[in-house]
Amino acid sequence: MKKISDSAVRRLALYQRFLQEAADAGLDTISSGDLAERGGTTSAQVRKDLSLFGSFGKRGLGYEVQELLREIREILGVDRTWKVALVGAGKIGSALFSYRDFQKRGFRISAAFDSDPAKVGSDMGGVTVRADEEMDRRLRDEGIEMVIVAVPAEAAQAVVDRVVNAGVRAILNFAPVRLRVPRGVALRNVDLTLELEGLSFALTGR
Amino acid sequence: MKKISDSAVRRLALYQRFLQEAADAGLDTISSGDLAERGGTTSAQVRKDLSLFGSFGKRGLGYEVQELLREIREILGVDRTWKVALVGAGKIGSALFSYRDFQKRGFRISAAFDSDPAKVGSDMGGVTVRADEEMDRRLRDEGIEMVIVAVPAEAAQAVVDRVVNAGVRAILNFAPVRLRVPRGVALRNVDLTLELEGLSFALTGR
DNA sequence: TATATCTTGTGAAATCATTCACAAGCTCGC
DNA sequence: GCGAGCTTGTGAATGATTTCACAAGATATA
Repeated sequence: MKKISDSAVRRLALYQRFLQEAADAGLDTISSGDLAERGGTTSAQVRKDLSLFGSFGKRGLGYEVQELLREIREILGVDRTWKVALVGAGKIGSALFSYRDFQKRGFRISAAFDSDPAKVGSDMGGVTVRADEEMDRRLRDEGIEMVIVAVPAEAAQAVVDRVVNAGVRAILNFAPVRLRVPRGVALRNVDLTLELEGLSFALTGR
Repeated sequence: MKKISDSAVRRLALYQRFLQEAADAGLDTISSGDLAERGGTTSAQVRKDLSLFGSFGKRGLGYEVQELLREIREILGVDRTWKVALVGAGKIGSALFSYRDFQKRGFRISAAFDSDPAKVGSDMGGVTVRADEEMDRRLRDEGIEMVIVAVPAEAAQAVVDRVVNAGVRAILNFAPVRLRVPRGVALRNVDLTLELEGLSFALTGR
């Protein structure tokens, strides 16, 4: 399979969202132009993105909403539930834990870990925060597939090494550090300060 | 001034972080290769990025850490403090509010707003949550320059319209929607579900 | 069936971003 | 002061992504 760019995947996930909206609004078909407008891109871009995976439309008509939605969900792998664990039950961590959209989109956070004894044992919406030491074993035992890392920057690399070692192949990192992961492990960073600095540049570099 | 790509700005912000580390470690000079290694890029990329703004190094030697740090901070506009407001004091919002790195990097959240009467009036680390209705006036009066939007998706566009109308030119959006802003307003999205879906794709599209 | 009108799918062209490769500048040791 | 050894800054080459542009398929209407 050819290489799919990161931005193409992002757009695909966006189209999925728009298709969901269109489906909720009861639309039967949608054109690449419609999708483009909502996503702030062009119709050619939409068609090119989709063409990476097949041809799903009907010339002259557009795309059948339900069908394209199904296809994209399958492509993205979101036609199923993923088992996610949270490492770091601080402010950000617990906010993420109760983020409704994750659940709604099929990402179920079924385990949480923290090294702070004060937090261990506490209940977060049905999930008990476990001690750091139990992490490696539980990740395996519970068949966790993705991990959200919300620990301080200094602790992040060590956590990631252990998590990868426990067989996890996808990591969403909130710590403001560049993490090293072996080839074959997917890593995404959410770097909040970096985003604000980007805005700062936009306001400055007039 | 030529157009600077988004990814170049991101990398610049990263270099800044590494330079800070190098400075803390007491290093005097650093080479493009050093910076590249820490940032997971190449030395040519580093030099190209920097060359967009001038030439800061000494051939044969590398870059003077303090000097380059100063330059990059100036380029990014982080050699000052920014006045930031938070709209939406829910779980994510309050987690962001107490995110220490923002403060440390010069982003001072000096106002917070929410439409929930139960939250209005409550104190968040010295800042009182104000009613939604007071937002427009206070944004202006307090000279807010950036706004972090952490409201539900349905409410986000309306908030953004008002915020832009109040003169704010930079927005960091956490709501999972594509927002429309007029030209000249900088917008960054942190779309958490999108990130997990990206990971899902990586695990699926084997 | 023929015509007018849409909209897709996709090579080709254009644009944008990264990597290469090397001349030129700087330092150090002798 | 000269040669050896680094490392920058940058055109040129390559690679990736986006946009263009249009043939071809589909529908609707008469």
